[in-house]
Amino acid sequence: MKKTVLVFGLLIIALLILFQLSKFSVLSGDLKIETIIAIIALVFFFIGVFIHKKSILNKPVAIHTIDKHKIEELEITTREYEVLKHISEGLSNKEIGEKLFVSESTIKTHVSNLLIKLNAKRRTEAVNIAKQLQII
Amino acid sequence: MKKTVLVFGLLIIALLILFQLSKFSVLSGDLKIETIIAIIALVFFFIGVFIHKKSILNKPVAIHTIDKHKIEELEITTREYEVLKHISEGLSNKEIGEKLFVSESTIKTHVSNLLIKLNAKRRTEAVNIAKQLQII
DNA sequence: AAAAAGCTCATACTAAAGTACCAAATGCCT
DNA sequence: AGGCATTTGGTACTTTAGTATGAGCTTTTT
Repeated sequence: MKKTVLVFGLLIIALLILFQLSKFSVLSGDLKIETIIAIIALVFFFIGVFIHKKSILNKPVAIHTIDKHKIEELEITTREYEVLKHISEGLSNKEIGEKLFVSESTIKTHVSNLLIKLNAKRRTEAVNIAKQLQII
Repeated sequence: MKKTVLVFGLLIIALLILFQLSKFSVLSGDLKIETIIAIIALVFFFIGVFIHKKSILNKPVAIHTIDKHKIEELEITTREYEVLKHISEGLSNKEIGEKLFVSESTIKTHVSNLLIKLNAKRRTEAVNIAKQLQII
């Protein structure tokens, strides 16, 4: 954060200098107006790129968009989806049951249905497939 | 791709117009040179941001850097790491054994060691922890 | 050379996970 | 009201997963 402030400060100073320089140059006729504008344009273009790059790096970048349409397509119910998410968190059937206040039997039923709908043999495979389908 | 070319073309045309306008304005004294420069700067700043955004979207964006240092820190061996990756792919112990040409017993040993080193109770939890630690 | 680390594998367990059925309660739709 | 999907949960069973322990073998380290 300190770094960002520093960078911005330096940029502003540099720009002020550029402004003054350009003004002076035009008045004295040393440089054409096109040249000045080209330089300014280039500098700000790269500043734009730089700033955006920084802002990207600070964000976690959620390219992780869940495909709700796919969930419906697979006919995964609300409850099953909840179970699926808890499986991906590494919980056991018993633990999931406790979290959702239902018996382990119920979770087993949900898991079995999930495996069929996701065409998986195991819960680990189900998680893998679900991630590839971008539904979790 | 066609879209990109179109956008670029329009941008170049817009800039040429800006150039001519600025030249004329300065000569006719309608606008101050600072104003022109400010406008140019702003426009190119956003162009920079826009272009960078586009270039990011086209890339797969591999923010997925595996922390090799962490793997060593946890004292996870080469073989154990191979097993870990296969677990995350959703394979069973038997299947992993077949892939690595060793017995299921061996895989079980590796898995048990992995669970201890990753402080996990189950393979699903191990995968989850490994992903959080960015080692897979 | 001896010790340590890594990989291998086996046996004998216990504990989860998963399958196959069946069945009941609830809520929703038309 | 009757049908349908969802959720719940039970029993009984098979299959994986995971633990504990011991042991042989190879490579690296001391």
